[in-house]
Amino acid sequence: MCAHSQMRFVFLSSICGCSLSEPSVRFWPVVRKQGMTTHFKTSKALKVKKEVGENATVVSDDELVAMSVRELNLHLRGLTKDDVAKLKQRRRTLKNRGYAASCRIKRLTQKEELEKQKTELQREVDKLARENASMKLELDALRAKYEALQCFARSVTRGPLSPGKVAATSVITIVKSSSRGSPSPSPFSTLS
Amino acid sequence: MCAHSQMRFVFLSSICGCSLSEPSVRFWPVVRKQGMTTHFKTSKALKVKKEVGENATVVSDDELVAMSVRELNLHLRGLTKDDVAKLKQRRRTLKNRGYAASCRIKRLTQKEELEKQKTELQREVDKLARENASMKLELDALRAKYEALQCFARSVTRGPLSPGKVAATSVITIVKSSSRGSPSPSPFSTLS
DNA sequence: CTGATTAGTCAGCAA
DNA sequence: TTGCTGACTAATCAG
Repeated sequence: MCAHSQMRFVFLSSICGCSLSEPSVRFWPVVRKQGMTTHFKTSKALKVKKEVGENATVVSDDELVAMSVRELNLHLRGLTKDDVAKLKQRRRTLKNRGYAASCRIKRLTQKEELEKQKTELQREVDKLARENASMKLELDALRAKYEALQCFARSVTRGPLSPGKVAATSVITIVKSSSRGSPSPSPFSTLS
Repeated sequence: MCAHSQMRFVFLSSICGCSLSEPSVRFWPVVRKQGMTTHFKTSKALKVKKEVGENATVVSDDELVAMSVRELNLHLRGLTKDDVAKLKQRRRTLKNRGYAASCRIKRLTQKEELEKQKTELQREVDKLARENASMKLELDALRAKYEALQCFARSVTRGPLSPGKVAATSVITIVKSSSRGSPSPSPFSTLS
């Protein structure tokens, strides 16, 4: 939407205004080769009525592109078939200039969009990777605790049994708890 | 790298070969307006020696762009200052044509590159998210098992202990694991 | 016809 | 001088 609303300098080239008014000072500081009688951006520009019926109106580029087809036809009154064609061509060319501009802007926008999405994804990857790592640590820690507790449970449970050769791990647990809140689950659940 | 190595049709425009030989049939099927006496891609093209010393050589576009400056100078023997300038300009223009093409290719390539990286990152995000989810499940399961075991251990342990009125539940586990790995760095950890 | 897109041309910058 | 890129034109295509 919108686009090609760039302010441009306005040149009134031929009296008839049918020849293309020199791309001249385009976007910004770009200056073309030919010297030119600088009329600066007269946004609401001058119209010059011709004396009788040969040429009619001089229209600025900005006006010309903005003009509807019906408006354009009004300005076509009493022009040579040739001039009509030329004016229409000028209009088309000016329009094209705008299309080209929006095309470039679009291209740029899409590229920036892609880059934004990329960094966004990268951020997400980092976040997930961090979560992942910390969870991995948590998991390992919990596993260790679980194993320790399991050993303890075993040693307590089989109390009378095998006094001999409990190898490595010993666990001392001091429980200081009340009764409440205890879900009192099945005293034994899947061990190992 | 490389770039502008597109096969192009070759036209021999003026005898002098100084005027630009009509962008004409460019890349592929793009045909311009003017009818033309089609000389097809004569990759190694014809040279035409001029009779005396006015014009010298006709060079194809492909040759002209490929030519080194020194080679070019050879072809400049006995040409008008004006023709020399024109020929050089033609060369420059042809070069520019190539530059423009590589510029476009580069733009396209970079865009594709960005898109590739994007899908790559997306893939990674998905993978990490999956890992994350499964680890979360594992963690929850382990936690449940751990708590169950803990309850069990408590019930076994506190047999003789006071069933009285201690408010909160606290468990202190002291693990003294010998030997390897020591997965539990903190000798004691507080549980809920 | 309108709008978008492509290849070619040119200006101007940078190396 | 060479290579690159922005802006512009003309051609062409889709709607």
